[in-house]
Amino acid sequence: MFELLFERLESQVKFSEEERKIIQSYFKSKKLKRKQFFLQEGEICNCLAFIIKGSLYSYSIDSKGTEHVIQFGLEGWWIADLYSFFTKEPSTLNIEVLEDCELLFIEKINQDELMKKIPHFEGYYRVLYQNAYIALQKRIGGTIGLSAEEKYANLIEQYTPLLNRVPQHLIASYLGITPETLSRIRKQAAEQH
Amino acid sequence: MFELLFERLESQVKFSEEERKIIQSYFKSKKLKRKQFFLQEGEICNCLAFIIKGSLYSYSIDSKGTEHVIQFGLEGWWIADLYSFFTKEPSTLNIEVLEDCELLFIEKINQDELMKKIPHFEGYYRVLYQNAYIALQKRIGGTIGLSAEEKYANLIEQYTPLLNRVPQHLIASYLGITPETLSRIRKQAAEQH
DNA sequence: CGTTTGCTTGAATTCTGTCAAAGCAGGTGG
DNA sequence: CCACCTGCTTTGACAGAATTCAAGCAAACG
Repeated sequence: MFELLFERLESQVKFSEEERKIIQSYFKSKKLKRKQFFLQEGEICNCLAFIIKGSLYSYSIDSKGTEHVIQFGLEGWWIADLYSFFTKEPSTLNIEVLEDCELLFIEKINQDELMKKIPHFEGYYRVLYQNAYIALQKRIGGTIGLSAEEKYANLIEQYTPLLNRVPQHLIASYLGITPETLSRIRKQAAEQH
Repeated sequence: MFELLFERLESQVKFSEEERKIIQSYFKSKKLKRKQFFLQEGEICNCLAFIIKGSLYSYSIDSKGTEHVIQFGLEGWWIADLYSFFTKEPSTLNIEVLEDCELLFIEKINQDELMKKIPHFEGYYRVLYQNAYIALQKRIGGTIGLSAEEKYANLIEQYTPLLNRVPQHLIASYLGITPETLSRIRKQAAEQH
């Protein structure tokens, strides 16, 4: 249950056996089925979730009612609305289950306590956010200002695993194009080989 | 010289007088003039810069030779290519001075040492990256999948100060549209009032 | 004063979105 | 086991949006 979590934690920071026990005690687990929500718009995001199994995605809904996919989450990734988590303001995001999930989650209060108790846990989070930031910056570089075709090419390069597990219309939304455009791009690409 | 830095540091974490002295000793200062580079493509980004005065912007150049603005930096902000900074791989970004600058910078080795010496300095970075991450996510939400007009409207809402200090063609690049399109949008908007 | 830099404008072209329809699984219940 | 949904993808025709290319203009600069 905790193997994957510690594998990820310890790729950055080492913990003693005792510390691991403490860390474990702060996490709870939860299973969610396809179409269920981990978070709904208007709620306050009280926990960070670590994905053990399955997949989720977060999205916002704009004033015209269009969904915009913000992020996908697969095994080994964290997912949450960080903005709501830190500010305690109601979330503008929805986080929905794509494939039946097993999650470990930690509540804000417990996270704060845990960081006090085990200071280098904070170090892990620092690195985590650093990497998350870098990844987002890459995403921006790989989408903003590019044609639909280029965006898709970039996505293939970086996140091929996604393509097999995520419906195309969500990929399209993630790239900021319509499902129709994505379908046509794929057709073109296929014809060229 | 260090007032602004400590103001920002201490909005998150408090330091003792002694700690402040130590922190100061790890930073060096540098002045740069308009058009100079803080970092050029191909170099390894060895330092994080904190902007005391002036402004900079970072951009990448794609295979067609088009510039894409990734980030602007104003007083009180940090700027660097984090990817290169942490991996020590050559940067794909350029960071150029827009308005004559005064910077405080810290080298990677010193940063690591400083975090060991003053553990809650790491806490500051954690919060910094959290916020940076949230800001980037907002940026994605405010650009991907929206029309040029909507993107610009979002930018005005969030970063009005930028508009007065940054040339329009850089704003356009930041939004992922052409300068011509931006010009036309502004004209339209002006006509409506 | 001439040069550079940035902004605007217009016309033609290309790309992308919209709308509507049809095809194609996979899943469900009869 | 088949018929029927339902959700997702594909296709086509068209309208609208954004880019490209070219030219002109104004302010800033050496």
